[in-house]
Amino acid sequence: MLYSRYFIPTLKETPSDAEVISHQLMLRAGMIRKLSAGIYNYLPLGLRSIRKFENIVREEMNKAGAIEMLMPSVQPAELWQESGRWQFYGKELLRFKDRKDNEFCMGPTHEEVITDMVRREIKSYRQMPLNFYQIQTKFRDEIRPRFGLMRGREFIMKDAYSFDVDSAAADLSYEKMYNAYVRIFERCGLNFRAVEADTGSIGGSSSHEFMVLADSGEDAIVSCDSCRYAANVEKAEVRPVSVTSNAELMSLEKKATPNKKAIIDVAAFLKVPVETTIKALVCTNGEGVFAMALLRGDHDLNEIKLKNAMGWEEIRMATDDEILAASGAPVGFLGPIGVKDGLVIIADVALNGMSNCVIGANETDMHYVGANPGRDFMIERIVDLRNVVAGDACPRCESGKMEMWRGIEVGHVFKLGTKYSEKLNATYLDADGKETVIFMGCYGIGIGRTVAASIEQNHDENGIIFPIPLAPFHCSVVALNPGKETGVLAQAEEIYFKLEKLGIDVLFDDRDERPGIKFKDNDLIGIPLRIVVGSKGLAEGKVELKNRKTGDMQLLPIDEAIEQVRRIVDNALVYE
RNA sequence: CGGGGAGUAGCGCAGUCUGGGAGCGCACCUGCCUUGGGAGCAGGGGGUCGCAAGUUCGAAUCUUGUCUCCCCGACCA
Repeated sequence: MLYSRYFIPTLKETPSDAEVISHQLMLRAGMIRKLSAGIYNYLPLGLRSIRKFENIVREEMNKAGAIEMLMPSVQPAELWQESGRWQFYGKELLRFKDRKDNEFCMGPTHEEVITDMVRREIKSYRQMPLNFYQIQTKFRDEIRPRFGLMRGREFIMKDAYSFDVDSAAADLSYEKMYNAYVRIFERCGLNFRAVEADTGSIGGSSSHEFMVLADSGEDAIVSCDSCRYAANVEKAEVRPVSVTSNAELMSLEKKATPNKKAIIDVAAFLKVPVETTIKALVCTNGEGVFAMALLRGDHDLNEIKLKNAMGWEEIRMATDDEILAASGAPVGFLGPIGVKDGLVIIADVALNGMSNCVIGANETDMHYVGANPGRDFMIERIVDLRNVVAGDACPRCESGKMEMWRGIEVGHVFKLGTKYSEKLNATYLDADGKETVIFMGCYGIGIGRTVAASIEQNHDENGIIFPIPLAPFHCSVVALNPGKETGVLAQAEEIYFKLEKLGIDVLFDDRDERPGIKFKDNDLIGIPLRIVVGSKGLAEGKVELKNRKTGDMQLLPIDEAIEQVRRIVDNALVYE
């Protein structure tokens, strides 16, 4: 590719609305431009990287036995009504009507469409297992799009859907996809973790997220430092502790705690460790059902665990007014003792073995001390409700401690079971001629997000440092002063042709610009290898080869430089 | 959705409080000069100041409305 005939509008200054490094660099490198909130143009350079990644995904999906197809991005409401998600998906689902007033949506995901296709076409157990995938543009009307391609509203996604005769077969399909995902992200040279995850609005029985580790990640994940357990904190289990306290039970006593609402302030005011306090949080499913969650004062409620424990579809913190109505007590002084009937009391496992606690007295400016679960108040259920924190004991092995990371979710695999196939009546006849519901799985990869995540992990003060598999070009050839030094231009062009002939993606910087501009641009856009052709080196028959990542620079005879580039690129692209 | 902030040239911004000339840096165009890390000099083009209404002799500036964008907020009891 001739730089002078290509289109790479680089920016010297960082646009003010770009927060994270990948967003800033993708704008500055001329890879993307914003069209509207969360909606981007993919400029030629950005598209090249995206295509590189897509092809890696394609290769691995095909290798794993998945079959590529393409579904429409506009979907009829009927299918969503049939699955029930027309109601549940909420405002993220962009809905609209056609000229005949029929309702449609922009597809945020394609379980309904693929299941509809499969139920029409698949009749026999002989036709399975099947796994269809597509690489396609999705639309989710996010509350707050941000960070460029990391959380856009319109985005490119690879989604795959597996169909199997039973649960065991579906598990196999799931495992194949899981392994394919590991290969995909390893091939890109990403530092990632596969973690257990909540299934969210997609539903299903179990799932893993593939998380690229980065401080800018929107998810918190934990992993064990001695075994393989790793999970999103939304999902991460707490190791149950059974402490039997021998402490003598104090008597229950009410104490004034004027204006001390936050549990930390209460503990400080009463001069007790915060670990001996219990806080009460009221949540609702938004449909008039309220639950009071009891947690140790220094622990954080995990809303998803509470939601799942209650069997709710939605969850949110109750408002102050709702709390007063449901519990009869003011916010800041809530407690289970003497609370209104009809409120479910559900406690975190940490309350097991706690005694002589401080807890809200359901009265303005009052807390109890010496409160004891079982004696002073009843708990209907004790479940795991809190967030794991760094240093917690591993729930799976004896010696491990949990470590915390921030991660960018680039892939997610789900076991769906029969959730969609039942709703949409996707069945087949088994060997006995009996009608049976199909078992499904679904598997997503954020294409643009992965490229962005790769930039989060690979950059320096001069710009992007693309790993070779994702680089828009493997190598650049920079001709110094081509306007004047025609011998340089001719020689550089020859190198460019030779490299292209070897199958290397080359960007030939033939622009009549000052060297500084060319070096800065080449660094910014992150081309992994650079050959500089200048008159000085050429006098000795040599050119300079520089490695963007390591900074290594060497003067080499022309053919040797070409050979080195070929070898480095080939080595980076093989994966077994 | 709540709170905060911002819309002035392609990008980054000043000017708005205190109404009267639309500006600065980068980018862009022309010429000279320069050529191994975003040079220099000279000249030049480009903006209905987000949109609408109002106040005023006069509005980027004041008032009202509206649209868009950005940031913060889901552990606070």
